[in-house]
Amino acid sequence: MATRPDIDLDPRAREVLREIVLQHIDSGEPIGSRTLSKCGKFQLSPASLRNVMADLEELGFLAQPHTSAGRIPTDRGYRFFINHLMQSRSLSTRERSVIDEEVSVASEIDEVLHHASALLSKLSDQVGLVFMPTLLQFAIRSMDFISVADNRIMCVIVGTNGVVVNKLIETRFLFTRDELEKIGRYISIEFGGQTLDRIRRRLIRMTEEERAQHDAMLQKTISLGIDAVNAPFEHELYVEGATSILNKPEYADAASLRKTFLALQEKEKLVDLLETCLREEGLQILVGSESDFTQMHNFSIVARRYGSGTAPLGMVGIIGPMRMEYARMAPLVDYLSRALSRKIEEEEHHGNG
Amino acid sequence: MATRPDIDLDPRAREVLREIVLQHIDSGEPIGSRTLSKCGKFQLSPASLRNVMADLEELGFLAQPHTSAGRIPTDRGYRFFINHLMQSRSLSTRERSVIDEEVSVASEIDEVLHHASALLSKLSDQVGLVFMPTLLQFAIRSMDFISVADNRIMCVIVGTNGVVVNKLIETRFLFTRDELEKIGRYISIEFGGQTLDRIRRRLIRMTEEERAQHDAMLQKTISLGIDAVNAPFEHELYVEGATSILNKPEYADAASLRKTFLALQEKEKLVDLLETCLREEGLQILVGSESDFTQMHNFSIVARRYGSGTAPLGMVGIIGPMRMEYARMAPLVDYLSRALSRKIEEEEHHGNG
DNA sequence: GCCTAGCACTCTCTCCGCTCGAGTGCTAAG
DNA sequence: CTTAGCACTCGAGCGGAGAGAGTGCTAGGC
Repeated sequence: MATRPDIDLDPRAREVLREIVLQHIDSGEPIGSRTLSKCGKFQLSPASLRNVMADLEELGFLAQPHTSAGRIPTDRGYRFFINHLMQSRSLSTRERSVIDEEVSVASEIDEVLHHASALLSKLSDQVGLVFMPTLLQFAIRSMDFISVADNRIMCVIVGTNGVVVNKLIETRFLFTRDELEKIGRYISIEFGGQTLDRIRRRLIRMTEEERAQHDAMLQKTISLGIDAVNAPFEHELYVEGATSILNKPEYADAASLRKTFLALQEKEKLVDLLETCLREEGLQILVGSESDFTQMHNFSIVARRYGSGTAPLGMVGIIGPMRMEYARMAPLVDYLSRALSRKIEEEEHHGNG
Repeated sequence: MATRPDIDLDPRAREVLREIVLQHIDSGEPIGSRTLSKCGKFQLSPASLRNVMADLEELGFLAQPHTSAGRIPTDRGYRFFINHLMQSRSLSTRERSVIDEEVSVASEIDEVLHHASALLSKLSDQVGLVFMPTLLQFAIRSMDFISVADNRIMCVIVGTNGVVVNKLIETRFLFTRDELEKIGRYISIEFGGQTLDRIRRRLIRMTEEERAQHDAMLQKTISLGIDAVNAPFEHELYVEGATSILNKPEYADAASLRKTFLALQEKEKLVDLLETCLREEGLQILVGSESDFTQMHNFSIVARRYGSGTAPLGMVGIIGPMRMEYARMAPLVDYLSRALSRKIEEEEHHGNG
């Protein structure tokens, strides 16, 4: 039955399903045959629509909360809607310009990403997500070291894509300001343009070379470099606009509000999920049952990868109740992720040129 | 009446008030005369207690939600309790050690502060606050400049107290790596140990000196220095553990949950409030009506300044419903703020020595 | 053969009135 | 000054009645 669930749905049933999904997304209420009949799109009586609806229910696209209620779409119903029935609404010029401005105005990529989740939340009225995974595969432009205290050094890594990462390192040796400056210069020149992962491997290999055994300064350089690259890069996940769920009727009661807020706290699970999504290229929509996380809380996620063509940097998207305006969310997330990617690519050329 | 509300309260009434506050903090329910009589601390019948309670109500320390309910403390009741009746419970050794460890383990002050709000939230089961105001009066140890893109420079300021601040500057001039290094060195040596505020004034004065007019390098240095000091220092306010309010019975219904979450979003108002508090020295407790913000939402705030003796750095504290265990919160906040201050002072000596 | 009117049925939601319990204030007696 | 007793008030909880929405089924019309 699940092998080809799409083809064997006649045009009328498709229209009915679409209308039910649209109306339910709009109102949040179960949709009954009478309501549907009166909407004007069908020249059918409630009784006929009931037959169609019964069929759709049997196929698993609709469900009834209780006997005498209307129908609401199931996860599968939403999925079919997204795949075959949805007509993405294009963004308003206002939305476009808000995004363009926000992205172009900010000077630093970090800053853009920081604001992106809040921006997305505001535009979508859902919870905005921005995920930046560990950056071991990102190419650096420079690496500098600044003494913070005797045995503590702050390492500032600037990526070719304009991303700036700060890491604090505890060191065994003491370094003078001069030494730190020299080491930074050496590493930036020697390893500029290479990925952190590669740099680490090269540094480790260097420890074995004879030259390094006898050159004290080189030894310190390698040691500091390895410390810098090894210091943990944290996953960063911004979850912004959690308060937007306060307005959603599906979370109207205190118990589900509670559950939902707690769920959004579980960042590790979200990180796992987004990390998997990172492998896929286009816009991704996860509906309810399609992942453990979304299933648990009747969430859906609309997300897309961003970053330069060569290397994806992370994910942006939104998370909200299954009943959301996919037709609006999809182009929104899509547009923002493309804007971010463009910004990052510009940065790369700019930084390298 | 409000001129000397404290003295004219006989010992018995004080005991009754204390007991009511304690029991109400514990249960969250209004306390009736019968309950009070049965608790064992008074050899009085409910009827007698009712008389005392009626007096306390007349004085504004107690209130009744409705005619046939018990009494709950008013803001004034809590205030009297805090000033005169409360016996601060000392921290458990476990709590002490958790705080000590968390503070001593972290290497960077920023990191400690970051975690402090979460730690406080965990230990108190309230919402943790950490506030760091703009740092114009903080003394620097060094200032370094790193090129991020052609006209964008990242400035890393290390304070004598170990605080590290990064600021991104857009510049008019282009700088080579060498120049940036020289400028950083010059500023660090010339201005190390001075406050940012002072540095700014000195830099501005220097622009007028004749020497600066003719020395191109000095001109660039001053320009970059001024940009660095002028770039906005943002107030930082961490609000952590908002989910803890999900468990509080006073926010059991969806409407007040909603209101409360939205209130905690209004960071500007909180910043204003904490900034005022920053002037006062010891532990501060704000109950309900005592500030616009706390009044609005039946919040109370327990907070204390932290920082080295010479200059306060910011505020730490908790925010929660008026009905909170003040006797436990007070020493908790007090201890943490002292631990933070100690850490910061150590850092200062370390950094300077 | 598909569509539709009609009907009986089911289920939820809301309102209403009832009772019960807790707590109060007042009064009068110890 | 304390306490027992009493009448009163108010809110929470329970259950039944009724309205409303929606369904499935069946029989008749095009």
